[in-house]
Amino acid sequence: MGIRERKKREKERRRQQIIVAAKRMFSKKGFNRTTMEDIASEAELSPGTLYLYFKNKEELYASLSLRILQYLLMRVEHVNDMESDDPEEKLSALSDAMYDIYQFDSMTIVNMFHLQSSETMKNLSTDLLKEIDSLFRRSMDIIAEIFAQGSRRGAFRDLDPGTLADIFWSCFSGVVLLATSKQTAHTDRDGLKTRLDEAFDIFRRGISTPAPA
Amino acid sequence: MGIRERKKREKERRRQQIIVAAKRMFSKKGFNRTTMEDIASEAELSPGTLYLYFKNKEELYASLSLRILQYLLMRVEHVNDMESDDPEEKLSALSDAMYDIYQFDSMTIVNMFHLQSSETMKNLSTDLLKEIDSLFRRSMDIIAEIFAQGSRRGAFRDLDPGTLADIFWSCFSGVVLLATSKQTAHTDRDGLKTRLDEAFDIFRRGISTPAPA
Amino acid sequence: MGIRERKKREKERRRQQIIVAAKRMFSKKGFNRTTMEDIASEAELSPGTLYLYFKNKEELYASLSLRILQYLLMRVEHVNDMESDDPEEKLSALSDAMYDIYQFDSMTIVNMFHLQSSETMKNLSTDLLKEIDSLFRRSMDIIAEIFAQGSRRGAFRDLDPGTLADIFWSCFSGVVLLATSKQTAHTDRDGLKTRLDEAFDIFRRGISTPAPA
Amino acid sequence: MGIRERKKREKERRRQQIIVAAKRMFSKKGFNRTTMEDIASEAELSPGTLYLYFKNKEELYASLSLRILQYLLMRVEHVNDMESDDPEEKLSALSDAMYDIYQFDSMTIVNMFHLQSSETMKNLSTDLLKEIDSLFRRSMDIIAEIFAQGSRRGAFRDLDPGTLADIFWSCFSGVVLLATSKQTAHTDRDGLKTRLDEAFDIFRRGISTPAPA
DNA sequence: GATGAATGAGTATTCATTCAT
DNA sequence: TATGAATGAATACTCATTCAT
Repeated sequence: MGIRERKKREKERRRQQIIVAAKRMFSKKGFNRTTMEDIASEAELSPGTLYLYFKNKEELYASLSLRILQYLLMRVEHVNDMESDDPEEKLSALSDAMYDIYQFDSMTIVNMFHLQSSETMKNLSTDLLKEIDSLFRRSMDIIAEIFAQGSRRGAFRDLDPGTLADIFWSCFSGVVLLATSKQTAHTDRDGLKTRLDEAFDIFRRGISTPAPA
Repeated sequence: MGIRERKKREKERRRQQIIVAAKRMFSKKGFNRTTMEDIASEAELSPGTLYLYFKNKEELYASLSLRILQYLLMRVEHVNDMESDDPEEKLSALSDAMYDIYQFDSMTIVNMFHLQSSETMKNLSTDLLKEIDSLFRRSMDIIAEIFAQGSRRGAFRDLDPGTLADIFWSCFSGVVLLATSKQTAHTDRDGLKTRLDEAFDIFRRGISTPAPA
Repeated sequence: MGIRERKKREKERRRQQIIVAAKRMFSKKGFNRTTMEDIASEAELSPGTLYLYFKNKEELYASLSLRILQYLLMRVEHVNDMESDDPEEKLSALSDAMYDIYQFDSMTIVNMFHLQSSETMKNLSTDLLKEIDSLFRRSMDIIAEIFAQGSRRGAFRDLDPGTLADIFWSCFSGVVLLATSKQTAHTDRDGLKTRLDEAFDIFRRGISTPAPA
Repeated sequence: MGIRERKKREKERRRQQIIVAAKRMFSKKGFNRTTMEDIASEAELSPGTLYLYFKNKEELYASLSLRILQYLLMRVEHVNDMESDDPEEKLSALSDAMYDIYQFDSMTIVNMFHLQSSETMKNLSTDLLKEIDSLFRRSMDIIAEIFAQGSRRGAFRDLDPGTLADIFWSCFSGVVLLATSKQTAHTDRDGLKTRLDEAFDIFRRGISTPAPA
């Protein structure tokens, strides 16, 4: 058992080793221009080995999303579990969490937006897709729950929490995308935090009950 | 003159013929999986002909964005030129315009979001990039101007119009992206109009001056 | 007749126009990398027109050789017709002629050496090949005749004149080739004249009757 | 160690396998008309494999020259190392060596002459170019040394040995070229040995000290 | 004759993936 | 498990040549 355990850990370590290398290379050169050989040599492994841990290039790529989605879930769960009764405080914590998520792995999160409807991802195993989907869905459900709480506490207008969760996420992804894009618009990439705060502030006001008389 | 004119028109027609075919194929199979041969045969032309009108596959792809950006610009200009003095009405018209823009060519608009920071687009001529950038920037400036007007009329809180334009666009792209993505979240792709309306409504409330006591 | 004559001249002028443009482009970019379009635009004609004057790219290329072979023939005939009775003087004139021929169109002459056994030239019409062959053969025959004269006058050892002509030509082409090649060996490209003189001098001594006792 | 050694040898064997196939195909169809696929199937390998051993088609082509230049160097070194004191004997051995070199791989040697100033060879790595250049240069230096010895022994007129080496090589390449060319002139391709002997004989006489009284 | 837009065959090269060791 | 040599399918792009005008 001890031995089996050790092997399992060893195996997990390899996986991480590969994932780290993959992230580095994908960040540097993008999906198409990164070769499996690039990743292998970055991970100081041989190309063949990669296939012992990941079905193919796309699964390896998608696995990066997994990590960030796990982080997303953890963070929103954490916010939801906050003891505070103040909806505004929770929303504020949620906003901060979103920025942390971006910081955690900006390249992957941006790619995640891109990937979803992408042609590239045709070869993903249903298992992986399900897992990705499930993680995202659970996170959104929790965000919805946070909004539902706020509504129940009378802080927010009575809107569908699922809708709010979606729009909240849309604000996040839209702002990140615009900031990341090459078209500078009025957004400065370095001012992402400010821009997110501004956007979330407008969102918060937009869903708040009108100023009580 | 007549002959030169006719040739010019003929040439433009060919371009459109190619663009239409390209859009169809890219929509169906995505950028990577669409071959130039696919497009050529869809357009009932030979592969070589494509290169008489577009430098390479990427320029052809990017050219699709041009059309939608031209449409975007036209629509926001139109909203800006509205005679109405009512900021809310203008904002509402702007929101409708955004949805029309999505409808006009949903595949391309989604790709446009993807493209910006993409590795794929390395071979674009600076001219094309500049044109894309310029069109987008002008549109954003006009949107900013609309918000500036609203602020001057006292309808909106005193926020930087550029910021508002960015966030408005972010909402739009974020909602579209989420709706388009395979992860359905709580958004239904077919309910995009509703979802956009909801998002824009929250946005409008968020930037409105608080209900006067 | 006058009109037909004028047309004929006009036609010949076009041919020359094309040949000049072709030579310029082939010199600049080599055979493979020069496109018919390059030549056409250099000649300020359209690509299609080139094919009214030359069967294909290779014939156009080969036609350049024709000019230099005509020049070669003219020069060796001129040497052969010299009134001088002195074989050494004739040989010296012949040597000078060879250098002039190189000067006349160095690019084409070097290519001519290359071309002969080349795969490129598969599409030449038999007529053109025959004409090239005939011009070269006649030139070599005349060179042989010059050596024959020298032998009859007792200036040269009794060697087969055809052989001498071949070896003389070989010296010429070998020296030019080495000088033109990127491997500098001991030959300096700019010292071609000197090197040719040295080579021809050795040749002359080599075929001379031994100094009488 | 044994295993590494074996791998190295195996690798070298593959290289040779490819080179042999390449030579065969290039001989048969020339550079342009030979496809990498041709070579691959001749070598009973897949196209991709070729690129594991050679950077591109041109490097593969140029690599053929390497072998013959190595052989050239070996042969001229051998002549230089001959114990004989007789310059004429050495020159004769050198002449024979040249013919052997031609026999060793006639197609490649002819191409080598063509290649030097060729447009085709734009993608050669500097390393390969340097190696080709170095081998050729060293061979020419040794030939020059042979002539220098002859001069010191009083067998040859006092001429610059480098010059002699160049002219000697020029004779060789010129004769080979003429014999190989399609224009038969007076040279018969099958009589190349005779023609080379005749040419080298003239050369030898041309550089010899005048017949002693 | 002249044009030049259209053609479409032709190919070097890449790289995800496999499998014998 | 790990390797890494070998695979071979897949494709953007070029350009000599044609032909309707």
